[in-house]
Parts: sequence; C-alpha cells; structure tokens
Amino acid sequence: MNIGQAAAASGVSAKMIRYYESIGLIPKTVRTESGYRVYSDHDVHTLRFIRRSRDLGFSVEQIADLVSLWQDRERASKDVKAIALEHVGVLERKIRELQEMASTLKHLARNCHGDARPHCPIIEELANDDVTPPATKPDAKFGALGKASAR
Amino acid sequence: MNIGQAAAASGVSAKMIRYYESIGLIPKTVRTESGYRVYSDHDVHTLRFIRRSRDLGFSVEQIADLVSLWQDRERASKDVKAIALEHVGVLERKIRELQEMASTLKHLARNCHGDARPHCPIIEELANDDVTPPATKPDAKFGALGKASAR
DNA sequence: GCTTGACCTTCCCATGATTGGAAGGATTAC
DNA sequence: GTAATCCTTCCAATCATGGGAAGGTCAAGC
Repeated sequence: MNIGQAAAASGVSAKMIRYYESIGLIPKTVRTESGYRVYSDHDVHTLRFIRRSRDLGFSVEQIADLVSLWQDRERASKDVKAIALEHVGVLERKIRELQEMASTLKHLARNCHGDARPHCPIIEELANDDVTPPATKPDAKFGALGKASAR
Repeated sequence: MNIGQAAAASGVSAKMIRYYESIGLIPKTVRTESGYRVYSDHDVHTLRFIRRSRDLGFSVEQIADLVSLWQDRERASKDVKAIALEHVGVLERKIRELQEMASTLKHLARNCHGDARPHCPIIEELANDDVTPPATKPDAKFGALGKASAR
C-alpha cells in the first residue's frame, strides 16, 4: 500500500505520516525500489491509533508513550491511566480558562446595546485602567490543543 | 519611560511590545538619541487595553480592530459587540470540543483499573479499529486560544 | 511505445503568539 | 572607571499542520 492509500485508510494525511516518521513516532517503512513508502495493514492500524489519540487531544509526545504502552504486553494499566488523567487535567484547566473568557464576554455583550451609538461596555472594560495588570508569567505552557479540530 | 518600565506597567513583556510594534498593532514610538524606545502613559494605557484583550482570548487581528474602534469616537457599539460575540462563538465551539475529549477520557479512565495488570480500556479504545476514521479536513482552523495562559 | 495524469519523493516555507538567546551598544550606580 | 543592568537588532525554537515547488514513477489508454 502506498502512502496515499495508507492515509485514506487511516485518516492521517500523507504529510503527517511522513512527519511522524521523521520525528520517530513511527518507524521508517520499507520502500519500493523507486523509493515509494510501503505500508501494511498493521501500519495502518498504528496510524489509526495515533489518529484517535490526536482526536482526544494528546500531544505527539504523549502519543509516543501510549503507542509504546500499547505494544507492551506487560504494561501496567496504571501507566496508561496516568497519562490519560494528566491529560484530562490539562483539558479541564483549559476548559475553565475558556469558560471564564466566554462568560466575561457574554456578560459584557449582554450589557452592550449593539446599536449605532458609540457607548459600549465591552470597550470600556477593555480600557478599564484600575485593574491589576502585571500578573506576568504564571505557570506552564499550553499548546497543541486546538489543532485537532484543524485536521 | 523605557520599554522595560512600560512592560512592567502594562503587563505586556518587552519582547511582545517590540513584536506588536513590528506587526503594526501599535505605532512606532519615539526614540531617544541612542535608539531607546520611549513610552508615555498613554502608550501604557493602550498596552493594557491590548493585554486585557489578549486575556480574553482575542487574536491579534481582532485586537487591532478593537483598538481602532476604541479610538474611534463615532464607533457603533454593534461593531464591537459583533467582534465579541463572534469570539464567544469560537470559544464555545472550542469548549465543547475539549469537553468531549475530557468526557470520553474520563469515562475510559473510570473503567480502567489502573493497576499493574495490562488490561486497559483506554488503550483498547484507542486501538479500536471498527470506528470510522477518514473524517479528513473538516472546517476552519483554530489557533491562538491557549496562548493567553502561556503568558 | 508514448503520452497523460495521478501519484510519489524531498525540501523549504508559513502559520500564531511567544519566549530564548546571542552580540553589541547605552545608561546608571558605585 | 568599571560593573551591572538596561537597551538594541537578529535569528531560532516552539507545536502540529498545510501549501507548494521541482522532479521522479507508475498505470491506463491510445
């Protein structure tokens, strides 16, 4: 099977398959004489595993761990669970953060006439100067979340 | 006021202030003879506006619009409200997406013993092959969301 | 056998907001 | 006068993904 067929069968784009190979998430495949990558059903199965993991928002790093646990017959389920729960924690923190933004904005928008006049509580709140601003550099970094939907 | 002081007073890092200037979100400042950027209280006010907008998850592009509406005395509040509500829509879509991930994972984790044995519903679900995978390239791209917390 | 189109290859670039760091000049405090 | 702390510009990295160019390969139809 060529990369395009593997992509169609797994739901992972050919671009991403090559990328995953380049970063070592999946092993280098066999090639035809002319250099085409060749995939087996087993490879497609792995790619689906990866895709489902991405759909759940896991980072590539976490997926690497999940894949190796998957292939380890002597894995401890607690190791899998730990990865999953840690990710749930990240997701929930992120959700709360977005919910705070959304509720603040909805509250402000509710009080905005939304007509042709300039008066606007939203702008006023943004321009509000008596709130404490210099809460610089709090904690860890986020990322990756939000790309799953871009696929 | 130097850039460092403006950064401390506004909560926007010096790096980001330079970046915002480079992309045209804020105008080029006056410089001292030796090339140092000089900021006024008014500039700091603008930076705070930007920071508060970022805290609410607006993209730089939206912030540019908000800033120009802010400075427009004849703005229509509906233009502001439209930006805010569109952003609320994006936030809520994102929240729903993350909630689905989290609830799926929590459900799976609940059914995982989390002990030393290999049996694990989480891995099994990821490896589950009878689900439809090739839902490729759905809709728009997300981004920016999630960087607010990284500041 | 030859052309055409659909595939494949590698390589580089862009995204978005942000941080890190290097190399070098300016200012300030002692 | 010197050391420490600022400032400057420039380049690179993050993270996962897509876009596209330049060129090679393969299969089908004529």
